[in-house]
Amino acid sequence: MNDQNKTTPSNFIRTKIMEDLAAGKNDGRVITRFPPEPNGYLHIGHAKSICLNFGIADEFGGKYNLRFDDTNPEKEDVEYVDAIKEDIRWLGYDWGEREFYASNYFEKLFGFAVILIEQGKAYVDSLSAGDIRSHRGTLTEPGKDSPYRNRSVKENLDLFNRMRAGEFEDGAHVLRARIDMAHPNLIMRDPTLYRIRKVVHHRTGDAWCIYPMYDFTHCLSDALEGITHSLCSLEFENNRPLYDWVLDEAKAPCHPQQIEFARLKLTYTILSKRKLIQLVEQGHVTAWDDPRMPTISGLRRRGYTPAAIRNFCERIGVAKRDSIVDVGLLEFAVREDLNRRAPRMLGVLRPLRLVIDNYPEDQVDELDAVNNPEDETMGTRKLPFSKVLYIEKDDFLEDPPKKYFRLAPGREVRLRYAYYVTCTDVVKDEQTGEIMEVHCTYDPATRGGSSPDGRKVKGTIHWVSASHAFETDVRLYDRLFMQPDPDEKTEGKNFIDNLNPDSIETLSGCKLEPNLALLAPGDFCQFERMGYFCADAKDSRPGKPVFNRTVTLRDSWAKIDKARK
RNA sequence: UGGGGGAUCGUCUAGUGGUAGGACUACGGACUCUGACUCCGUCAGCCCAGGUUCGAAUCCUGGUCCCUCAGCCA
Repeated sequence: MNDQNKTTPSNFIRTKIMEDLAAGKNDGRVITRFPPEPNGYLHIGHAKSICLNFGIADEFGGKYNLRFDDTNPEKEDVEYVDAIKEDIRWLGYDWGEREFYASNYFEKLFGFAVILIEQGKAYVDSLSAGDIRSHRGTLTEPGKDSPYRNRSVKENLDLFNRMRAGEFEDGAHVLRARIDMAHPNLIMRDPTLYRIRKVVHHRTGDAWCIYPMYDFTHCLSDALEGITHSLCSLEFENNRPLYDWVLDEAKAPCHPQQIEFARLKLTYTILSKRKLIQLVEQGHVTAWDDPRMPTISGLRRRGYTPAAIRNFCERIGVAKRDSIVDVGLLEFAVREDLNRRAPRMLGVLRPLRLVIDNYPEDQVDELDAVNNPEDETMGTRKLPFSKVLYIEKDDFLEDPPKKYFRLAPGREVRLRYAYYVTCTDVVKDEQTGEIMEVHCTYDPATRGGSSPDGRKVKGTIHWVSASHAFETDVRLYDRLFMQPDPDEKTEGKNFIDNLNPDSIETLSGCKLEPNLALLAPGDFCQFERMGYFCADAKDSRPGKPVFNRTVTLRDSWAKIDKARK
């Protein structure tokens, strides 16, 4: 554990579990669960919860369950359960046989409800939804008892059975806990336990027409699975007394402990399922897995790695206070992982022709390039070099400012892994003045990128041989929102108004080194000096990958340049 | 304005009566065939006011601010 403590910072949940273990609670067992409702795709906030729940079970030699909280058939779908499973697996967690569904417990849950009724702790209410609301009272005023609150056990049992049998229409009756209509915590004012919904459930079909509510289902599902620590987000703090009440009154087989932590918020990002759905449905993004989405599938398609996401979740920690994490930390986490693992490649995004006047017309040279300076075992590759090349537009300036040490008239720079070249001429469009072509001479003695006379060059730029270049599209992604807090309340505006119009820029005609044509969908690499990219999993075709920019490299020149302006 | 929670560098997070530490960011430097990486350094914080104590982020009292709850959603 000491080793662990060096890399794994403590948090209040870990501390609590260690205390429980020391006190001999639960016979030393630690069993957690991740309980998604299959009504949407998982996002980075869920990743935090998964890493917490599953990570902590692993850490204490415990077990973890995946349980679908599928008690609201109107909003749920198998499409979502499949996507959720895929995402969790991709993140690197294997729940083995421990896959559960609240809907599998419907019969047992019904039994618990009957126990409650028999104890006089639950009753069938026949008030309308609106009347129930008006009877609930307010934050400062107590509620009023329903006229049906004192029905006999016998009548309640009869009605509840007939609800199940489908004798009543949706909304005609509900089953309510009989607690206290004057309770200072509104959650405890006779909460609804069951409602009638004559709809098909994605797993149980039409076997049921009454469905249990979250507060009733969740705690009992936990108990049925022998969960020891039920971790959830802060907004359920109000529900904890009810969680405990149901477990006690329904005579649950054990009593898991609910512990709440702050959900993840990220700058420039929205993590509300409802709003994410809106982005998809209104077409602001292409789909749930649009590379700009903070969903697991979106991040995956963008080129984020499971290790990066897990490390990110470890770094942000867990606490109870509301907080908003800088999205820069997520970006740092991918760079950190990709730096170690991504093969380096040369790719010119915005091409500018460069002609080497003293290079033989038809000569092609093969140069050695290192695949990853961080990892020698990744070896080297060959790069074709010839008279006409492409370089990055940004790497040439006719009138360079101070501290700019790329190519400019009269300047010498190194073409990475190739030769030193000196700019001798610039060809411009006579009409527009646009730079069309740059001419250079090369020094044959500098082959491979160093000079025998030991002279230094300040700049090294990337390049691609024009006749060998592989041409394809590259998408440059930027943050989806312009405001650190997309929900920022400016009058009459909502998060949709804060969408960044430049969150995607598609570049066509990018000139990439030929090796890049071989990447398979999902493969990642670094375009040297430009950033980390991956071959898009959907839009790539065999022999013609299309690239997504995962994240840029840190760019200190960009900062200098920006400060200058 | 009832109940429940929470306030530590710009951001995230440790610290539970004994020198406020780490990470990200920012800034400065070293290195460099990626202005990357790496390394070194700097700036920077206990919500406020009292009290207890030799000593308080930590304990006590009183404030302030923020979050959350009035679904037959989860």
